[in-house]
Amino acid sequence: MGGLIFMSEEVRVRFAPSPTGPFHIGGARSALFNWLLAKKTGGKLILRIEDTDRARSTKESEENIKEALKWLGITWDEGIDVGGEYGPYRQTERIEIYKKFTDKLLAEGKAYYCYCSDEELEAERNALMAKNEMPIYQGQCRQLTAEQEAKFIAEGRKPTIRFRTPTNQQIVFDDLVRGKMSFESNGVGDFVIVKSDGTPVYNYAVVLDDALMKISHVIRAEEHLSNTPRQVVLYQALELPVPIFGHISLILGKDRSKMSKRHGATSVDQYRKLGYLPEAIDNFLALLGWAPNSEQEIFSSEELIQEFSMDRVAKNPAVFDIDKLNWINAHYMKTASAEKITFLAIPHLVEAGYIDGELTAEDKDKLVKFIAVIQDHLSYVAQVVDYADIYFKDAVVIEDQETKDVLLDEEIPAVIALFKEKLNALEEVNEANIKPILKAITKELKVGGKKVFMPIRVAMTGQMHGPDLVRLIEVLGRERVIARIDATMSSLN
RNA sequence: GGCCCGUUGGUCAAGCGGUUAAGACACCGCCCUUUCACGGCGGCUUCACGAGUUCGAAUCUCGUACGGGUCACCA
Repeated sequence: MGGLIFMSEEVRVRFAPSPTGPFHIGGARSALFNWLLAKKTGGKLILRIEDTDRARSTKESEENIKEALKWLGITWDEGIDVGGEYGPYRQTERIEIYKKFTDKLLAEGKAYYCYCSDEELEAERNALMAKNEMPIYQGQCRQLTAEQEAKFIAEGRKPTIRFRTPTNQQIVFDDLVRGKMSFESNGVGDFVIVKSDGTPVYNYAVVLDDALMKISHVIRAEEHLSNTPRQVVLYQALELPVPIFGHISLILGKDRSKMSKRHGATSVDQYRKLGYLPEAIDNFLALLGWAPNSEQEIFSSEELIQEFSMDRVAKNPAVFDIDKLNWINAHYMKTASAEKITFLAIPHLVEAGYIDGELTAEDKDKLVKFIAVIQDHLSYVAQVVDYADIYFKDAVVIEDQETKDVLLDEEIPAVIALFKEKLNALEEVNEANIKPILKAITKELKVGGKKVFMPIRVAMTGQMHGPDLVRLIEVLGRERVIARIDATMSSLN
């Protein structure tokens, strides 16, 4: 019942971030759900910037949001940059529009000037809280006489404009994910709709914008649920159609509180920098608070659009599980081309000092081959540095005594000698040729595979574990392999 | 504190009055393998609690507890 989306009318959804800081992963999920709903229904996604907090809004943040959305493949049909017939799409550019409606509200007596100062309001709030009462505005400025008003103005007070909230009313609305919602208007109080500097407050601007932009469905995070009654009374006072709401639950950190910096990486940018792939982030975010009608876990964007539906969106909040993200990302890492992973890995290798930015075409080709060997071991690209020594560091350092012991067996010198001999005899060093010689060594020397593979691995890399040995030998090439082995073996004496 | 939302294993979750309560991640074990990883197989662990409605409740109702959101001239 709550999940009905009327297909007869065009679905117009929006994502309306405020550009006040790094683009949060929760914002990305809201954007994704809106985008999925738009795509699913053949509707439109509008990107609007809510920058009425002039002190905290920055251009950089806006750019960051746009870039992150593009990276995630979330495209918008109307809004900043692309335009549309309901613009402008940045709230600070719409001040004149809001003003018209404010004047009307004022003229109709549905709103009034309030001259109370911050200090007075805070004192009032504290007093009410102390008495365990609802900290709502008590309405001192509700019925000001002309004389009182003149006095305040003479004092130099800059008024805000408050909405005259109807008393003793039930404010009801339907929520796509939560069903019927009902609030007491007395719990809302007269709230500010225009700041003393003339800028509208969020709850007011959002109503006007959503109505004027003909938004049909407002899908947003649950933190806005308690704001919705305020918005509903405004729609009613303004005689504007109320959209359908859908409040999706929050993303929580490990300790079950709203995800914040102390829970680790929270911005889309941080995940991007660590080398998570956008398709993995989309896939993971979609599964946080939404479940498909199947057992499928891996979804392309197209499949997500196909399967998405608001009535499978969960009411309860979800804990952000980095392990699951890693698993999903690892899946996409495996299916990505080695070229792509290499491209993403280079900045990390540069930062860790393994390479400088300028690679010759030949070096790059070799690096791609190495990445192909370790690609399956990575959950995200930044982990490439954990494997970089194996490839870049010819001066082998033996990890620990246990590892060193591998080389101390009496058969080892013979194994190593024979390996070098056979490797040198090879016309071409490649996977297909290396395999047989290792096998031949076990036969000729009558030793187990472990006695062959392990010492070679340790002499080559200093480690007992690592990626496929045969492919590693091919990637490193004959000279480097032999040089490394010689150096390691002679260091033993 | 008022108002509002939520509660199925460690985590994501399916479930819509009758199921042996799916599946995935994580963890553990086994297999595969030169190692690690991948992959395959198996295991672990769940309906917050208490009443009620009903022949029958994870599913419906109420209460309690716990968690969260919100009450700004922030969004």
